Amino acid sequence: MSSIPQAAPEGGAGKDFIRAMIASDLASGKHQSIHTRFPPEPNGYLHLGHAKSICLNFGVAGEFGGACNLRFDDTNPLKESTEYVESIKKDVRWLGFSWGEKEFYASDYFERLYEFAERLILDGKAYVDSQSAEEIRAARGNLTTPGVEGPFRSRSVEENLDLFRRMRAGEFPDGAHVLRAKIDMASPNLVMRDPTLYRIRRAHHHRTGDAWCIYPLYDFTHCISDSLEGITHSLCSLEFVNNRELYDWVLEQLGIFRSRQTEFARLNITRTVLSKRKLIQLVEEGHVAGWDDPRMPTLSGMRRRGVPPEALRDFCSRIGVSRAENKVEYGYLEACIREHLNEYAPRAMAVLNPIKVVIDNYPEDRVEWFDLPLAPDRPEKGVRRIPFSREIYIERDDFREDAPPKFFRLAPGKEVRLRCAYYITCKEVRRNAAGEIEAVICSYDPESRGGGTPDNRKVKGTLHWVSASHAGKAEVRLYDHLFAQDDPEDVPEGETFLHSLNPDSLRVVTAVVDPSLLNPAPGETVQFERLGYFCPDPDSRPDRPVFNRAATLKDTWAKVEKKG
RNA sequence: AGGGGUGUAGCCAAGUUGGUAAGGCAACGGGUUUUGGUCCCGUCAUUCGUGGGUUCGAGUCCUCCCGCCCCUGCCA
Repeated sequence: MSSIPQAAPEGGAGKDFIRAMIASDLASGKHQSIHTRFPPEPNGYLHLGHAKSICLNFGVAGEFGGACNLRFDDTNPLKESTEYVESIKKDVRWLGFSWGEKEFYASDYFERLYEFAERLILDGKAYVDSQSAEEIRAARGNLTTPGVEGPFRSRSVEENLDLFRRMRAGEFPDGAHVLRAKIDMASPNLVMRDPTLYRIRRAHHHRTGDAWCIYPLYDFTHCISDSLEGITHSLCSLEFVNNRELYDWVLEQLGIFRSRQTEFARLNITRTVLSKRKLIQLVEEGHVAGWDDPRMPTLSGMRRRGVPPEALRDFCSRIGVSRAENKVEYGYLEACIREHLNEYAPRAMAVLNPIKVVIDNYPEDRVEWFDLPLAPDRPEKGVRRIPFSREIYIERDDFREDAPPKFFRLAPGKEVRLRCAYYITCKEVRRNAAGEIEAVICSYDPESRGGGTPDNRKVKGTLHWVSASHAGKAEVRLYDHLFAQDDPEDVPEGETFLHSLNPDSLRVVTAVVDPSLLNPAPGETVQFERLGYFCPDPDSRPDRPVFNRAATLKDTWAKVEKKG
């Protein structure tokens, strides 16, 4: 069950087809209550695509007063591990959902699954095939030609039962036999051409250990697991439509509770990849630092980057659910992240690329403390006390010796406001022997204390700043898209998706920060005014924080300047 | 090529029984602003993949064609 009371979909949008279906099933009395499940295979880390499914399954259960199970689809011991189980649980919890006691494992059903398989054999609906994998593949036919029935298809029930029991008992080597459903080798739906139900696999399972040497396959396991758990609505992605016929067939033959599978389009996002294979490759080949690298579309990566779970939930709700293939612009996700952070991230000041400003008419030994509102639109949220002194740092980009038109920031002869502090006017530029700018010399207007003047004089620019003598240092990791093009899969002949990896997806700078930022609260994303949202990284040390940039602020000036 | 799925603006997406195209993101214009942020106002589909048909009336019904996606694991 969802711990989050979900409101109706945003924007006055109508219900998606799944919610409409559930509402109608409830209204018609087809179901008294609904039951969903989120069924990951523990063979990798959860990513944005899973978030869509999690929000759907848990969300729908919460909205309609039903329940949602967390079920691990762990039928392939070769690929699965408890490391993944643990990370999945952590990520689902982080996203904001709880499953209470409803944590299940397909592997817990192995015994029951086995019994169901024997029942199929007894009913003449399944048989042991002793062909090799290659022979089976060849006999399956292809898209246009029907398959042909193999020599073992007509084995007697007794022989099948005996063989299957001996498969379980470990009498045969891997690959010697498989159990197949006896359906229709000529079906136009390839899934129905006598699908494999069990294979012999001597592998250590992360939960059942070595208790089994045969393991059931997805098509046999999933529908039965759903049925046993009383899942009313089994929601999965579109690539399983072909499997629905088999899903229904198994439950029909067994005469057990009929769960219903409904498919929806999986999530695709520009500028990233979401396939498990590619994600693994990024990690294993060292293109990123790990599964939780802030550039990764994994939930653990997002978390480390400073993306709030609320923003992810909002995103999933706003993109909706349909059956049409989609590719959502990454910018939509960013918009959701900014929207949430704008409201909740406390403000602070840091300078990423500092240039020194000396205020020559400000007393050398004076220090003043100014109040920076933590939330400009909600004064009741309080302030951050910021020290101010004669020498400060401002952003290098905020000063130009030859200011272009519409440049509202600091330039020779120009007056600007230092946020919450004073108006300053640029007098001159001090250079070192090499001719590089060493400092910008300014004067301040003592009457402008706090950032306003008695004569109500307007300045167009307001700059963030950090007092030089009080400044701390912080490592700041500036992230950009992992891929340089919208669709990383769209690649020249002979290239792979790595072709468009963005070489500048990570830039590390040493920033000067307000002293209040020296030991930030873990996990709390803050806004560096005029720059973006930044989240302390676990790599932080006392007095030497490391920040990850979760998102930039919109930058209208960049647009204006680009246009000329 | 056989089966299945799907096509509404740059992107996501509503559109219950046919009645004259929601909303969000982006973009663009303007106002407010001690963040060139936020906020506010305005603009942004004579048209729903294409052609034909039924109808007083079609995104919604019928039909032809076209595009894209999925399926030939002892993966899920």
